[in-house]
Amino acid sequence: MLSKKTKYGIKALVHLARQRDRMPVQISTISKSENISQKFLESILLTLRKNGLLGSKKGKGGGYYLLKDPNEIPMTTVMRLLEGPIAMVPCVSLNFYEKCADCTDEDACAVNKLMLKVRDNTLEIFRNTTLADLSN
Amino acid sequence: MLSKKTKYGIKALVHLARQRDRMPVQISTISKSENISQKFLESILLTLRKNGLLGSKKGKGGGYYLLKDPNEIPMTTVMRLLEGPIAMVPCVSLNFYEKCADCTDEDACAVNKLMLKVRDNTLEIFRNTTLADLSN
DNA sequence: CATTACCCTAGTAAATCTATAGGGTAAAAG
DNA sequence: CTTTTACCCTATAGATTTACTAGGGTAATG
Repeated sequence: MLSKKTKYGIKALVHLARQRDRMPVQISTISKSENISQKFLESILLTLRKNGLLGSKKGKGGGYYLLKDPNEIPMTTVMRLLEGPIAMVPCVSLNFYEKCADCTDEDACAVNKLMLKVRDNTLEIFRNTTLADLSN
Repeated sequence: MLSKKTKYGIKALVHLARQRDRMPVQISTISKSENISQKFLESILLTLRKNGLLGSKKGKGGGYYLLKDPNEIPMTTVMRLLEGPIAMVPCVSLNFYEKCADCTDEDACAVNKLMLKVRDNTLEIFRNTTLADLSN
């Protein structure tokens, strides 16, 4: 299951991408428009900013804005930031690899084999989908 | 993340599929061979039996066995049984559909759009992979 | 200098996961 | 018919994660 954090994060990013100018948008605006708890959204936008996706401006007329062109933000980046590993098991994860405790031979493992296929496919989709693609 | 339940369930099913004859295999045998807690495995095999994938035999020489040919068991069946929905969000689920509370227009929702692609792809893999494919 | 709006930490209720405990019961072997 | 084997079933509990909420602090603008 996709966490609400990721879901809300994507919605917020798309909201910012749909902005024609690059003017800052207030948290409260996004919160109302997308039906997201303001405080929760605050923490999500904060992690997006800390990880270089968003910039922010304080004081009157402040808010959050995208740092890059939506075309240059693939969903792999967004998903890894918000949701973590794309793979369903750590033993097929590229960025979060971990060996299974119970598995003696990874190459002979059916779960590994199956989930590798799923990961490859999902990764391909996330790689080829940018924030811009989702904003139309 | 894939739950341990699903992971163990797949491993157990593959173990049974690899059996050349259709003789019952004891829980304890699978448990040791696959490094799975016996009691936990018991409950997993029970749900697989209740849902028509496995048969069981009591008493000496008893155990669990596949009811169908591994070729005729697609992973969609296994995944839905053990893991539940294949989709990452309920609003794109075929068998477990639910409307999002926060979403006003599903067709305009970026999360919906993205996760629909992922689901279609993942589903295709699970449909085209049978237990037999994983057992070689 | 007051207001706006982001910044940050901590905590918590609820749900889910991953088992474990503790037996009960049917069937086969001898 | 009795013993053993091995499945059957319910309840519960610790650990972890999720989805927030509380409660303020701080920087920047007008």
